Amino acid sequence: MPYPIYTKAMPKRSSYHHGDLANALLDAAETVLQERGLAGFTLRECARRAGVSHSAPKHHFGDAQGLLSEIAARGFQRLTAGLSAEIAKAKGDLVGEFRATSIAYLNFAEEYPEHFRMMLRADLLCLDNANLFAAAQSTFNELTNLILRQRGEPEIGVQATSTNHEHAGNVIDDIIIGWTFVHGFAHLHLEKQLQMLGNADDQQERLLRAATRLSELLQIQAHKADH
Amino acid sequence: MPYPIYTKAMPKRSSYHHGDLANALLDAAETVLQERGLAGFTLRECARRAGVSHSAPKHHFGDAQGLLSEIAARGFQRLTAGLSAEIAKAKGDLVGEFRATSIAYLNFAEEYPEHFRMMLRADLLCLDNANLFAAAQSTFNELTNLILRQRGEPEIGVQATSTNHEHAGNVIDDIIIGWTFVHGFAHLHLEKQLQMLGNADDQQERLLRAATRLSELLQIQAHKADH
DNA sequence: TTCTTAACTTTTCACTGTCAAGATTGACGA
DNA sequence: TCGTCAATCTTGACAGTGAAAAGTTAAGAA
Repeated sequence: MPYPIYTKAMPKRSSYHHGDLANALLDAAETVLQERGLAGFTLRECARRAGVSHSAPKHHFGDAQGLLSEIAARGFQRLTAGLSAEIAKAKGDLVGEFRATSIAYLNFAEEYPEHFRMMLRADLLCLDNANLFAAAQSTFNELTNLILRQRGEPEIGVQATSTNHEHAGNVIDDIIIGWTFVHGFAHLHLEKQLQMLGNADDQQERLLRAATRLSELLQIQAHKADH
Repeated sequence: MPYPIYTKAMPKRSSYHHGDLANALLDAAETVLQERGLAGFTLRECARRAGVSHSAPKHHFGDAQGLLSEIAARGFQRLTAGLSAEIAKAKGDLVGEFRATSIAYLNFAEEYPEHFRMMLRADLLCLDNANLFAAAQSTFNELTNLILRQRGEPEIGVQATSTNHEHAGNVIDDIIIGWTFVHGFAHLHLEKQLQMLGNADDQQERLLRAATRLSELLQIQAHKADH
């Protein structure tokens, strides 16, 4: 892995204390992640961009794991926002909602590939981090409610879903099927495994067709369970 | 990321030339990957274990990307073998085959977590590598044929599937749905995202139930398309 | 025998995270 | 107003890293 070109130190600050270093580091870290990728991500480069010494980040985040966990939280927040925005546009149209979700998830992975990679690396993150946990939960919520609507069931909280799932029939199964589909496609696409299927020009098209089909399957089955 | 304890150099070889360094490095690299993880993987440690200087690997693999690509190929070979072995046990039982595949895929991710992580990192690998490409293709083949059987269609080669997919109706859609399910679950589980669903004790059980359901959906739909 | 080339070593360089010790500062109580 | 104290940030050192360049060794072809 060839080392990238490094940024020069920022002009010296007037005051000794930065004032808002934590946020400055978070912003810097997101830029580094996007520009240099996860493999090229270093704490020292983040510090350099924030205009502080290489050891300054330690006081705020401990180590890279701490910093990355916060950025992962931001990532999940952004993902959730993207999902709900696209779902809102298709509100009421069940197949449309499922298609919109699939595309929004894929778009996030394409727009923030290095965030996406990092967000799904349990070994690089501190999953106990409250911000991260809450943000990931909100994404999960969005997907759960999507599936509940597909099944024509009232939206319920995650807690309810996960705790009394004995009474929820096969809701959990459908949540898993929907979630793994949306995530699996984005992941396999990002890591270039879907090239196996042929030219990659029309991956969006391909995703849409599969999403349509899966949405129909879920609705059919839900309807069957009615009687 | 704390640095691990390092192995001492191997006892000096009698001859200047190693004789089979390429393979020795591959073996060493797999061990390093398993012991230290992807984040702790270094070329120098591989060289140390193979008993050669830290620059020796360059001659055989160029850089880490070259070495990892070969190991990724081994990984896909192992995964394919695991899938086909489990499928063979359930031969004839369609739901059973799909369940077996899901479990086998998950088992691979659990048994070789760092391989799995590395195999799905387009930025760390050289996807042009012939061994890697062929091995990944063989895994894809296994999954494709599984879906074709689910649909009650004759097994065909990947090339045929991907080129004249206009004539294949929604085969591609089902392949994608099946593949993303199996992969998505394993990935989300490995990266601890499924904890959202509650206690992780019975993840295998959860996977089996969802797999059963999806298999049934795929078969129902295939049957519907018959008339 | 000599030439050539592949396989491997050595050295050096710029960079990394971690750690310990020191400098600077603002806030708060006396 | 003054001290002191804890939080914030800097400095310097250490062991380890990948890459590149130059040197060494062995083996096989001419």
